[in-house]
Amino acid sequence: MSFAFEVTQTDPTGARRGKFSTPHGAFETPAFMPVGTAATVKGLTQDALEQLGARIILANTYHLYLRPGHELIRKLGGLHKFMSWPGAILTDSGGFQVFSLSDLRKITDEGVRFRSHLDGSEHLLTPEKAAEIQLALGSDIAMVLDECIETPAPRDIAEAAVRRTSLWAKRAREYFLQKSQEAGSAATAAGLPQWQFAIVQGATFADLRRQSARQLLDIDFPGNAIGGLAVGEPHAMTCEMTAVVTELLPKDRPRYLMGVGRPEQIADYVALGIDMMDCVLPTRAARHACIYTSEGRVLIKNARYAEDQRPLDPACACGVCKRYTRAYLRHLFHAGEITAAILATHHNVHFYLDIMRQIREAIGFGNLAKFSSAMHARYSAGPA
RNA sequence: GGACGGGUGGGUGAGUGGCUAAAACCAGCAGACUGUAAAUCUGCCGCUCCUUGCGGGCUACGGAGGUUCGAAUCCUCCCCCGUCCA
Repeated sequence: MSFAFEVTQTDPTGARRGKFSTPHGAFETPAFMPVGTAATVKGLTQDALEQLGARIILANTYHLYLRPGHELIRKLGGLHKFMSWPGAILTDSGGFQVFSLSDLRKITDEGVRFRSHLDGSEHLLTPEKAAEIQLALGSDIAMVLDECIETPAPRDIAEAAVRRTSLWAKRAREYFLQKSQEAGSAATAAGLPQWQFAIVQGATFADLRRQSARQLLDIDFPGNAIGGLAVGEPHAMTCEMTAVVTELLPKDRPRYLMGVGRPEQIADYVALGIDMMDCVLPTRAARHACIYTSEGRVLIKNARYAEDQRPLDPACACGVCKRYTRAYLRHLFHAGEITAAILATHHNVHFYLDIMRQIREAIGFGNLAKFSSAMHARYSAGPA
C-alpha cells in the first residue's frame, strides 16, 4: 500500500528504525528532510538531491501561497510536477512563520493575519486555509497550522498557544477529512495527501506538553509532530520536552521533531524515538561558509585554510570532497562566487543524510549510544 | 612654461578650525546561524600600556615651516598627480 508507516527495528535506547511509504516513493526512517521552503533546496538541483539520496524534502505552505500562489501550482499539476521532484514532499503549514515573522502578523482564534514580507499585502491564514493550500500543492504530508512561540515563554502565553493549536488542529483535521471524503477513492489520483500531522506545543512546560499531546491524540492524526523546540532553549531542555511527548505518542505512528538539529544532536533525538527531522542548518550554514565534517565544524573562510590541500572532510565520500580542496572552497567564498554555496551545500546535505544512514545502521547494530557520544565529542572539541 | 583641480588610515572616499584615531563602503580578521524575510547578521579593523575604562600614551590626513589656546581643515614654500592652454 502506498500510504504506510512501519517500525521494523527498535533499539534499547528507544530509537526506532522504519519505513515510510508515500505515493511519491518510500523512505527509511529515521529520516532527515532537507528544507526547500520556496520549492527549492537552496543551492541544490533536484538531480543533486536525488543523487545525494534525499527521498523526502520540505516545502512551505506560507511561502508558496504568497509566491507563486498555490492555485498556479495546482493548475500546473501540483508541486511535485511543478518543481520536478519525484520524491516525497512534506509541507510545513506556516506555523513557524507565526514565530519567525512575529513583527508582521496578528493572531486570533480565527487564524493568523500576516503582512506579506514580500510586498506588505495582508493575508489571513486559517487552519482550513493552510490545509486547502497544502491540498492544492499536492503534498504527501500536510502539517496543521499551529502557534509556534518563542522559548522561554511565560506560562500563560504557552497555555494560550496550546489551546489555540488544539483548536486549530481539530478544525484542520475536519476540513482535511471532509475534503478527502469528497474526493473519495479518487483522492490518490487527485494527488491529495493522506498524511496529516498534528503539532504538539507547550514551550518548556512538561505538563503543557503532555496536555497538548493528549488533546491532539484525541483528535487522532496519522502522524504527530513536536514543534516549538530548538528555538533558543538549551539542548537538554529540547531533549527533556521531546521525551515527555514521545512517551505519550503511539508507537505505531510516525513522530516528527520539527526544525532540528545540529549534527551532534540528531542521534539524541533519534534515541528519544523520533522518526523524522528537518533543519535549515546544513543548507544555511553552508551558504555562510560553515562546513560540517566528521571532525567538527570547519569555518572554511578562515585564513588557516588558505593553503589547505585537503578535502573539506577527509572522511567524506561526497562528490565535492572527492574533487575539491579546502583552499579552493575558501577562495570561492572569498570571491563571493555562487559555486561556493553550491559546493558547500552539497557537502553539508550529504553529511546530514549520511549521519542518518549511520544512525539507521547503528540502530540495526544496537550501538546508537556510542555513535551519539562520538559525535558530541567531535563537536565539542571544535574545528580541527 | 601657464591656468585650474587634487594629494586623507590596505583600497574607494566623506570631512573645510575644537564634538576627529578621523563618516560610509570595500577588502581583511573573527564569530553567529536549529519547522529559511538569511548568498544574511554581528564584532574587530594605526601602534602601544595598564588597575580593561565610553582609560592613558604615542603616531597619523603628500613634505617642511608658520598662524592659533587648538589644524586633515587657515597661510607660505616645496614635491607629486590629473585636466586644459601654450
